Amino acid sequence: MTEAEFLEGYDPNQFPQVAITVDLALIGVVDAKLCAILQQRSEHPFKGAYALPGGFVGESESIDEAANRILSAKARLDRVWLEQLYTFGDPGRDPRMRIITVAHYALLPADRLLEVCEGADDLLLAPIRTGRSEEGEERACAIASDGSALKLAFDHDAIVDTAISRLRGKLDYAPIAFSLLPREFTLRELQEVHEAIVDRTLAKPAFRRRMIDTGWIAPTGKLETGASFRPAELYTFTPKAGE
Amino acid sequence: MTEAEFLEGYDPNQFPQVAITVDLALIGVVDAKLCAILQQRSEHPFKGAYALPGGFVGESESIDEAANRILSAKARLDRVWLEQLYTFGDPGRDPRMRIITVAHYALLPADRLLEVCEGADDLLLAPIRTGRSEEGEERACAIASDGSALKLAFDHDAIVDTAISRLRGKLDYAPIAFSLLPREFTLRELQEVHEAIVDRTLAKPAFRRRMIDTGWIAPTGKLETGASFRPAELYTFTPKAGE
DNA sequence: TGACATATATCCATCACGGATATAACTAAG
DNA sequence: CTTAGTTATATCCGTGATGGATATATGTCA
Repeated sequence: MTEAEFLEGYDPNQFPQVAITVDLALIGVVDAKLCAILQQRSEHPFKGAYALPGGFVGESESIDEAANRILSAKARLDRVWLEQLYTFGDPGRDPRMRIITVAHYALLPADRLLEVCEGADDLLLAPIRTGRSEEGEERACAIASDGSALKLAFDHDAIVDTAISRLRGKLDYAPIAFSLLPREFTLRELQEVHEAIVDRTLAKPAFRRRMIDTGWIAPTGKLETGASFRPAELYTFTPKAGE
Repeated sequence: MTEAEFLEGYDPNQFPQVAITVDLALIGVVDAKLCAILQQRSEHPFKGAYALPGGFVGESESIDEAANRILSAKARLDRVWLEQLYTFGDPGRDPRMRIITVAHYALLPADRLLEVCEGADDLLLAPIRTGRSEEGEERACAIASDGSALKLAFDHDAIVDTAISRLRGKLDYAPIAFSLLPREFTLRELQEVHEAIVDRTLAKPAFRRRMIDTGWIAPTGKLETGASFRPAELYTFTPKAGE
């Protein structure tokens, strides 16, 4: 039997019914705090609860394409860091049926996050509490306006936690913080973003030096405006070849 | 409508037919060379070609459980590092139907790799060439006995490449090299494993110091046997809490 | 014009790291 | 038994990265 003949007689319906989704952790730093976009569910299951934005992977669409499609439905696409995170597929994670989700995370600048949430009634920009190693597991979770932990739909709490861990892990060796800032930024703003991510203060001179000799940034010669003190120089992200 | 009523009327067959598999990159260092276990396919598609071991995820089985099941069918399970790697799901990656695979990688000591391949006729222990940055993309690939690159079935070449990248990336901050060695090992053997992974020689005194003050290893007081020179002390891996 | 807050530059102690060298210890040959 | 040979182990030093403190420059605002 040739491979062509084999495929001719192949019956896909022998497999149990499963579906594939993509869920997005849209992360940013607003007001010196890590935040994520949550969407209130208008339909069952988990109607009324908050979840990460997501959607089903189309029949002839790659997983990357699906992630980009869902992302562009929320935010304009330029200067966005989008990366596959982890795949969650426990049998009971969705009460409808077996649904495997390929979680991604995307990094957006603060203005984009605010703009996105401004426009849509069902979207919430929730701060992330990053459980500072207080006994037991260190888990990141979204917090509600009253300060309590916000229990997300499905297993999306685990996705948020995984996204924060990945973000922290990559911060030092990948140029990802720049996706969270406007095109031009001061070293102070860059440091504030880093501090929000690692959740501790950093030494200013060491941070300056370290950033400058990564080669990731270049001074523009321009100064920030609107400050009530000495304005700092504006820098831009200068990606190396291949990034 | 309550959530219970909603689920009552939910029809899973509205979704296109897809299937979920797990593929495993079983990696080790044999004879100072990075190697992976490949399996020759006995059935269509890609009949006769080599592929990574894998299988379908069961109906009521989590992805982790499936990965462990497939792994234990190949090798005994103790002291194995198994971790999810990346999810591949391009529409055309499998000619039968839409198949999403959650690739994992597992690290096995050399004796285990040899033992596994010894027992099975369809298994091949192939060295991995880790394209030393010679112009263009740096891609790892399996090599055949004649030294040529071995084109694997499906997109498994990409899985192998991703596994090697992950392995290299984690080597310095995660205790993964110990999964590639017997329970007791010398510092020289540990260094040989590291050198095979990063594909370059390392300075011996610096490597010693660095390993010792990671706190990951402890001397046993015993010495290696069988060497025709001064025997080195044997060390063991001492995992910290939570590993 | 001067107080003020921050940016920027400089200095110093510490420490990780690579490299080289010296010493110790075991095997094996004579 | 002695000695050459090979590797393990320990020590030393120069370099560069890092954290912390301090000093100076430069803008805004009263």
